[in-house]
Amino acid sequence: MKEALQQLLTQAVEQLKVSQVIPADSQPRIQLDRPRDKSHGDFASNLALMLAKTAKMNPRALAEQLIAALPANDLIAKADIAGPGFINFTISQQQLLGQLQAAYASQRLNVELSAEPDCVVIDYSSPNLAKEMHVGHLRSTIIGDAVSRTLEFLGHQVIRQNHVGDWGTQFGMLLAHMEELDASDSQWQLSNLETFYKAAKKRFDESETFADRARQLVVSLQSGDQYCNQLWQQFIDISLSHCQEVYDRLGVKLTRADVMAESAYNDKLAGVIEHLRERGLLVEDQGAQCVFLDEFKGKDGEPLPVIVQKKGGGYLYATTDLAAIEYRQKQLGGTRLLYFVDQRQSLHFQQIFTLARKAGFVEGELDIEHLAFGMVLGKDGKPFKSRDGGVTKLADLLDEAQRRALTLLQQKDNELSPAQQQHVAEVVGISSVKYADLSKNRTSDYMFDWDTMLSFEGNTAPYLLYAFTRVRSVFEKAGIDMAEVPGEIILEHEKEQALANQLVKFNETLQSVANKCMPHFLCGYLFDLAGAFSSFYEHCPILNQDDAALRNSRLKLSALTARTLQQGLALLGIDTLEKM
RNA sequence: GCGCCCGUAGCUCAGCUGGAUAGAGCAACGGCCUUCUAAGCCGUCGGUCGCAGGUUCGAAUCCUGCCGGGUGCGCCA
Repeated sequence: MKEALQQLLTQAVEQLKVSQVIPADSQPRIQLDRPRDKSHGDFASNLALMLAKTAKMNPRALAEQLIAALPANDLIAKADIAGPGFINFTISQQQLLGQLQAAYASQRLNVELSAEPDCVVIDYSSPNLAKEMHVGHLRSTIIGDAVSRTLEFLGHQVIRQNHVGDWGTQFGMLLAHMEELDASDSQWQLSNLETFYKAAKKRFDESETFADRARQLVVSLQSGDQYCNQLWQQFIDISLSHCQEVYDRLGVKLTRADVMAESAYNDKLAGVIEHLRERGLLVEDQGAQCVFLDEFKGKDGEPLPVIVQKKGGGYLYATTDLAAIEYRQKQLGGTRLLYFVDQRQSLHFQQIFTLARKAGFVEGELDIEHLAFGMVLGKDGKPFKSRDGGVTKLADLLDEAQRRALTLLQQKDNELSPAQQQHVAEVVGISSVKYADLSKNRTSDYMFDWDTMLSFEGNTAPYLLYAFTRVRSVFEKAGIDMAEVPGEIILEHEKEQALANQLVKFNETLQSVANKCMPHFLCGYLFDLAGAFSSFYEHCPILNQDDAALRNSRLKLSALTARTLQQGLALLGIDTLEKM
């Protein structure tokens, strides 16, 4: 709808160029806002205000000309000039009803597929396999997954890349510790990676011989020693299955097939260095191989180095990232590369992106974005920690979420069997954690607060899930399939109209989520939708309604609401419930 | 020291590419269950958008400076 209106305005602008009302070379951005105030119509444009200066005209007079130049259409019911020269558009009721019917009839709620699909390579989650997944991995995993799903839904090709850390120096220490324990024992110990890591670290700090052995093992591992690699492989397998458990619980789509570990680039790294050397970008500094980019200055205005090879000959994550970026464009065919990685690495990525282009690791038209996000903070405003002050394992966090959800559920009157309660607590617990994260602006830090995220009020998962169950309950009572409601939609009541207006915004909301990689736009939309429905539900009796046509119309609006909520939540990676 | 991010109601957060009277939720206060799930709905109260300049018809939004907070800056990833 928004796009169609933009089209019309574009044509009007062209028309005015032809009639020389505005200069032929002006290329205005056709901006359409959803005004806050209902009296300003469905869409507002400031086009006349923008063009007034170059056209040397009074904005209101120009607005008048623009309206007159609009091609004939059945979209706009009314176009008014308001204030200094805004044009307020009211969409025709017929158009709105048509959109609703089309959405109802469509499997994908009439959401448009992208006209120019991208091949989007998405780097997300990417935990370090030396330890178990912890809170620090939550945001990348959840946000990346939601954006992936949304892009897929809009028709883009999505290639997930879980760039797990499996090759760092700390693996020497872990392997050394594995060696010290007998096979069965180490199996058992590895079931808790966190404890295992701590024990290994302790040995490393305590014993000089152990530390030496650890360093020796890293060298052997990296030089392809078979024994070491076997040990390492065993560790990686176990660690990856830990990750998979977390992904499955979180309802994140990642699988083993998406794992493209750091170590996968090992045989490319020497080539990366060679390539940089050939391009004349490589500089040896204090024994290390570096690239200095003029774009990035440090203290005293000196360019900052990107170190790509240590003085001992070892490679660094910058090297791997260069190999990976090339792979993503040239092997995977990516046209848009997304990195969901924490904000603190922003300098690193700016350097990598700049260097990759400069050195020709990537070429031509390519969209590369670092989608940074902030930290998860505790209620005290400091980085989120577990009770003992350590990092919180994701597995424990999810356990606690379910436990808290179950407690809350048991405090309410409900007719659910114990097994159903378990299931509801699981969905509510997990989705609350996810939604709390997704609903905040990606770029800022956010405060992790159990009470807020599980409280069934406000912009929370439980509120949305509840709105969904209310619709389901209506249909259960009515004994009708959501897909088989006959008749036309009638919008008489103010609340019906408001709900309808909200329903048709789904499409444009998803477009902005995809453009900005900001799932919180979708959360905001769903919250407003659930609110509009709840209000409608209170004011407009559905089943207790004598007029059969009105009853069906309301059922249809309800069905559409339920499906939109379900689809929206699915794109966030959140399941719905029939009852709660 | 330099770079990046941030500062909006008592609290947690929105505010999209500069638009019209800065919005939600919580908390506080007041209403609404003989009728589809009250985990809900309706209302009231609450703001010097960190401070000071500038650009603009118009600034929470853009620019400059300051104050306050976070984070990063050579061989970890």
